Amino acid sequence: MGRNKTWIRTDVLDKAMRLFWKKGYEGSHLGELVEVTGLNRFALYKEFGGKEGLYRDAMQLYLAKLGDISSPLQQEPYGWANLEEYFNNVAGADFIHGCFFVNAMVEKKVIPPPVFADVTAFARGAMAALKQNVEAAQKSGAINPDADPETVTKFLFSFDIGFITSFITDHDKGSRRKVLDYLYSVLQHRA
Amino acid sequence: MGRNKTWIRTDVLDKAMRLFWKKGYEGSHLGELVEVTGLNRFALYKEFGGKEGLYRDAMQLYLAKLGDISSPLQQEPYGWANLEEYFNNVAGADFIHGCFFVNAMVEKKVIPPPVFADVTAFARGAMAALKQNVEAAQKSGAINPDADPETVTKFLFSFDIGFITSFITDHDKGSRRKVLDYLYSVLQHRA
DNA sequence: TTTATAATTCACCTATCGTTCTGAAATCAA
DNA sequence: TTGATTTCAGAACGATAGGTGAATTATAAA
Repeated sequence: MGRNKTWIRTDVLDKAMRLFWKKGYEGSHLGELVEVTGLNRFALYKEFGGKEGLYRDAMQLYLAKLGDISSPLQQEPYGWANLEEYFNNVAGADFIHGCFFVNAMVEKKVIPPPVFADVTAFARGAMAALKQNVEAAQKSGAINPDADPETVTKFLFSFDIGFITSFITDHDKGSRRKVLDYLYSVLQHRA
Repeated sequence: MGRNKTWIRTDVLDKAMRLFWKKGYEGSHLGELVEVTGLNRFALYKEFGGKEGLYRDAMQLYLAKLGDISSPLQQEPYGWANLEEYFNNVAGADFIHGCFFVNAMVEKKVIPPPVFADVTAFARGAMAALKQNVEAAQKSGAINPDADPETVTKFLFSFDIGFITSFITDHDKGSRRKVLDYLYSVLQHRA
């Protein structure tokens, strides 16, 4: 009974995510959010509890999508092939406005603290996922076994987020491939 | 003749820069800017022409400081030693809120367009500075001469901005050294 | 001192922010 | 239909944003 909703939750969340991604938290005004989502103000508050709640849920959706991109890192057996597959996914994905997750890190002092906590927790998980594959790649000899796995992981993580961020100004997809190939070439261990 | 100023331009700019750095453009409200700089609203408009002008000048100051950090890249002879010196500078510098320059890239759609233009111009300059040293390092054989210098440069640039951004959540200075040492070890060419 | 000048203070705009409320429109059981 | 219920559209809210003006205070030359 009662009137039907004119919107679908996942669609709304996806559109809100893209605006927050592009403009950041303070840069995304409620009027714009209403405009792009098609969701009226009333429903926005009833469904998400306001801008903060919408941002939180939009970030959750994004982190889930990032989880898809990084799913190769969870495949067994762990190792070099997973790392390559993951970075290939990254180079192929749409990151015109950088990585929403990295953008949120940059907005640390502006976004709702609980969301920042979610973001750091995700970062820890991503690092762990990278690390288990680094360690396996070292065992197989693909990556130099003498290197400290934690260090290699942090190195890859740094490259990863910088690589994606560079897409904001550099839209040359061909060069991304070359950069990745170079990464692979320098990482791979020759005895 | 007339009353004396109670502030010094460079001090004001430095304080404004730190707030913009921490909170971003929209996240830095005029009230806070007045508070942290000690500059009254009236003078802020007379001197900088408003928030936009203050942001522009603060960014210029920051880019100049970045120029100091990257000054090793301008030393002759170009080559590997310059690259090491530069990255060592980066690891030692204060980047608690990431790199203001990278943060501005992330805020692309929010900051005044002329400032974004300055930022991209600076990025091109930084890439060129890296590249001339990469090419020299390849000539000397420190970096694999077979690699495409443009690609190596983009690789280093990606690592660079990701490395600095990672400082937002990771404050372990010891591990930075290890990551850099690992970078050096994988880049250095062995015949 | 006096006086012209420049910087400060702070009250005051207008616009817009995020949020809430109200009345009309749509839906379905009875 | 009717009536209970739910959503919708947009007006209205208080708070605060960025930006401005008028009166006050400090300074230094005359």
